Amino acid sequence: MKNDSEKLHNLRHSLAHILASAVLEMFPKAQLGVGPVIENGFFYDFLLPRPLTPEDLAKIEKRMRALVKEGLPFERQEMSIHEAKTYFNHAVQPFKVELIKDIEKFGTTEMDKILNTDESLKDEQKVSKSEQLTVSLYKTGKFTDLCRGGHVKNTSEIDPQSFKLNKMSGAYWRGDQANPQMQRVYGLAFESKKELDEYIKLQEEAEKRDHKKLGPKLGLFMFHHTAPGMPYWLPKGVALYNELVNFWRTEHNKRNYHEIVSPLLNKKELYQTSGHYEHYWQDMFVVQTKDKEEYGVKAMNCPNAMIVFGSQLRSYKDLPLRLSDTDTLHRNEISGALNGLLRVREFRQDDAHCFVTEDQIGEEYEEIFEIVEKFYSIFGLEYSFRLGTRPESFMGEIKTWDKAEKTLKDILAKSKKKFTIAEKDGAFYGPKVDILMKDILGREWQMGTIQLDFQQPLRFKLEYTAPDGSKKTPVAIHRVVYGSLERFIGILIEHYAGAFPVWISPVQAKILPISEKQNKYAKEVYEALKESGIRVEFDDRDESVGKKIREAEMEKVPYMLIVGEKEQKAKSVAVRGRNQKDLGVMKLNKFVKQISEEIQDRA
RNA sequence: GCCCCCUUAGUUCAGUGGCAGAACAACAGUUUUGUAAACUGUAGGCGGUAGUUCGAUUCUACCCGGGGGCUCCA
Repeated sequence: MKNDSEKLHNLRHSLAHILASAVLEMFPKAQLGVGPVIENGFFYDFLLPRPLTPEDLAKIEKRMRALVKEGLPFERQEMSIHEAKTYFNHAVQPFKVELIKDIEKFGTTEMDKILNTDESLKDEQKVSKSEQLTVSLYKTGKFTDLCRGGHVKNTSEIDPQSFKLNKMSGAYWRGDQANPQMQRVYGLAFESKKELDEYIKLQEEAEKRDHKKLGPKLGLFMFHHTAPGMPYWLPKGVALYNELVNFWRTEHNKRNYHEIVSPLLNKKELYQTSGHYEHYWQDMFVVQTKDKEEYGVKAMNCPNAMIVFGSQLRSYKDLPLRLSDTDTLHRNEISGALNGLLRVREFRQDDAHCFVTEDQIGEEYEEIFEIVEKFYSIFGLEYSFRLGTRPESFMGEIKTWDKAEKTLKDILAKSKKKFTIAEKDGAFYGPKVDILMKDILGREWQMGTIQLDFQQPLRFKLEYTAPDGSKKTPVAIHRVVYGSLERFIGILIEHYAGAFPVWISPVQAKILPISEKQNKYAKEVYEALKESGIRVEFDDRDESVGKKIREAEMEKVPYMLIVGEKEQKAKSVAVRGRNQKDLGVMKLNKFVKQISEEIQDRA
């Protein structure tokens, strides 16, 4: 809520109350969940006797406007915990009673705490816990709700046109599938109608960048109902995909990473050894042979990397040993989680497993952070780090975990990077540092991840010979920088709205002859560019040049080379950049040199 | 997986309980084009399976697929 003014926050919070009030009028037996302020407005969860329809939503919205216009005051009332429980029990609001019980127990209903590295926060929370003896209620008109506060004084402060109920969805009470599913009504709310309209307009603009629409339109990828969640990469998408992989390969070869390719099907036994059988098998695709032997379709690369490390005697002199790969992975994600390229069932990662001694962990992390910075800054992407700590289902000793978590915290602190901590969000074999990014609709996604693993090397009985001749277990660092290539490309499409930098553009230049009379010379231009390794297309269709330009613009081709009679005579090309940028007429070889340099520089 | 919504031509979108329509794309012909859409014509479709009905693309159920949400906490 940092960026939101207190006024806006109060306004939204007040509207959540008004929403609940309107819904209660319509369904007197509705049970109320929570109704917080969110990034663009508010929502409220209800348990209702029947599903809401879009017509209901319109009706509720209308009623809300009427309530706002009534100029109702928000009246605060303090109650002891006991009184409040009685009150809400009487009102048949069991979820509210549950919340009050939480307050009694923890001093807050906040269960998941996203903590800062700042230790002082914890102490403050302890104080608030023990001193919480009463709760506050707020009354607006006929409606009373359990609420910490933060409202407008009177609904007359709200512009009745500045909000809009925009969607509904199912939401489990407290996000837990075991709990009843409630109906969540979302509303947009701003200080004025003007701001609301601007937001809606901006949102519509953002949706035009949606990779799910742009990707197929640009011929990058597609989906087919016979393979849900598994993208088909089309020729143009493959060009881009390969560029990213090539860049990754070049940069990692420089840093002594060694690429491997390993089996896509592995016997159950492999995953039993790694621990994935116990923790992940239900999310894997499984193949059964006619001999009734079970194979898991590869969902992660680490077990195979462990096998490769263990296939030879290793010396401390071999460490760090960095094994990289981009094998195809399959994960049977639940259908509701699939989302274009951002969550798929089949994908590749720019993966690597770095085997190091315990002493090398810090240095290795630092180098990986450098790689991350290099890769993300090339695309001008903004990201943040998040440390995931020991999950509920984990392997190994708590002591080892604590040590590993401390190591990561220290490295992050030392790196002076901003980061958050997500408790219990680590992998089952070790804590991790995730790289997070937002998509065009503001949803946060995990991109790269750097995971510390003390467990799998032990389970695979990996060893190296230390200087004193003793056998030691290496530590594995699992790391991906892009994360999944699929997701990264999805984010890139939205980031650039399809207008990629030249070096990854599927088509870098397109030749547009003015008439068929220039086809011969245009072909020469085409061949010359192709010869120089430039991805080039030749539009020799019998269409007007205006149309060819229009289409090339829509394809977001960085350079359009228009050749007519004049260019043919002068052995030149008229260069047009994206978005009507006129770059003038230049000699063909000059253009080739210029574009080649641009590609080289990854500008 | 669960909740709500959606599924009509290659694409974007109309529409109807009684022969399904447009634009763009495709194809054919005309045109030979100077910086974001030349002209004319041709071809092409109701996701699947049941049910209701004289008759279903339209209504109902289920399935496939897609979208949004299911983390946001008095």
